[in-house]
This record gives sequence, C-alpha cells and structure tokens, in this order.
Amino acid sequence: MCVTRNQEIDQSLYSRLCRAQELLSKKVSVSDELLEKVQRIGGVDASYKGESAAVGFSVFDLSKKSIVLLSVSRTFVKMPYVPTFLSFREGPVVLKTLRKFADEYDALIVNGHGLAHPRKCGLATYLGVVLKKPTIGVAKKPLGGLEAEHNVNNLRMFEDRFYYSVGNMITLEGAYSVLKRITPEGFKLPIPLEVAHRLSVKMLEAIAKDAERV
DNA sequence: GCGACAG
DNA sequence: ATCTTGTCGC
Repeated sequence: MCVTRNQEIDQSLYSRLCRAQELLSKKVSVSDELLEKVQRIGGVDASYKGESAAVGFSVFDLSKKSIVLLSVSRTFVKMPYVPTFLSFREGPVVLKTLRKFADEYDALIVNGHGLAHPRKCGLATYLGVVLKKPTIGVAKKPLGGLEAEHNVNNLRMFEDRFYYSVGNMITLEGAYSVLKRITPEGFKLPIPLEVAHRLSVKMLEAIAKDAERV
C-alpha cells in the first residue's frame, strides 16, 4: 500500500494515475491564441462533507463587468484526497457542471494548480485538457517548495494574494492579464472563483441541515 | 528509507 | 478540504 499523510491508494493505482497525468500533460497547449476571444470567465469549486460534495459554478462577463450565470448542485465523491492526485478526486465531481455549461464560458479559473505540479498535470491542467478550454490554476499554497523544479518558471504569486499557474491554452502572461481583470483590490480570490466557492459552501450547509431534519 | 505536497 | 477554539477589528 502507498500510504500518505491523509489517505492511501494501492501501488498499481498510483502508477496508473501517474501515467494518466503524464499522458494528459503532453496535450497541453501554452499559447495565447484564444486570449482575445476570452470574454466570459468561469470559476468552479467544490466543498465536501464525507462522501457528499457540493459544486459551485459562476461565470463573470468582462464587458458587462458582472456575474451572468450561477449554478450549484450536489454530487458524491469516492476517491480520497492524495497529494498530487487532487484531479482524480475533484475532477469527476465538477465535470458534469462544466460540460453542461461548456458553451457559456470561454476560460475557466480552477481551485488548484495547473502546470505547477510534479507531473505538470494539476487539476486545472486536467480540466483544461479534458474540456479543451483555456484554464488557469489558482491556489493558496504551492505544491512542495517554491524552489521545487515544477514550480520554478511555472508558479507565480498574484499580488501577495494567491499563486497561479497555466492550466491549458494560455500563457503565464495571458493568465495574469485575465486575473488582473477579475480580481479587484480587496478581493482575496478572482471573482468567479470566490462566488463559486461561496455557492458550494452554502449548498453544503443546506445538505447538512436537510440531513439532520430526519 | 523517510518526508512533504493543491483541495 | 473539514473540524475546532480562541482572538482581533469594524
């Protein structure tokens, strides 16, 4: 068994997931080709309680300077959290929502890393490749030390507020230009991500209350 | 071999 | 992420 501080997965699964990440990372495109078409920016986040999961999603429109779409839903998780394998826990949980609204957003902000990952395949990269969408990874803490090989040249700090990295179909500079427009002074996170987070937390509270109603 | 490492 | 106690500031 491959034991981690949090959970465990067996060695053969560990190897297969590593291979999957290595294959996915080869499909990443680091280019700002689609940047000028980015008008609607989605944000997604999930909250958990046991196997219950709540998914929050929002879309911020750059020209309207406001949120134009909200979604919150409930689902379940089976995979444990294992460092560097967040995508296999949270990915399946958020994909249904992201596919349902695929035509409603041009780029996506994800709670987790992108290329700033040991196998260059954090949650943001995983989702970006699967959905074929420009994605940006945003996280409060780096995976490993800032001097770790995968973080050098891949991970940047956004105005002392959070770290960000390329997910897919964008460059680090392009990612900054997008984040700059959706993260006003005083905001700890980009607006669409902040809104998605609040939605998922509220949904989880509702689920807990409904459970105790019995 | 051990430790550290998003959410 | 979630849990949980305590503290600070508006």
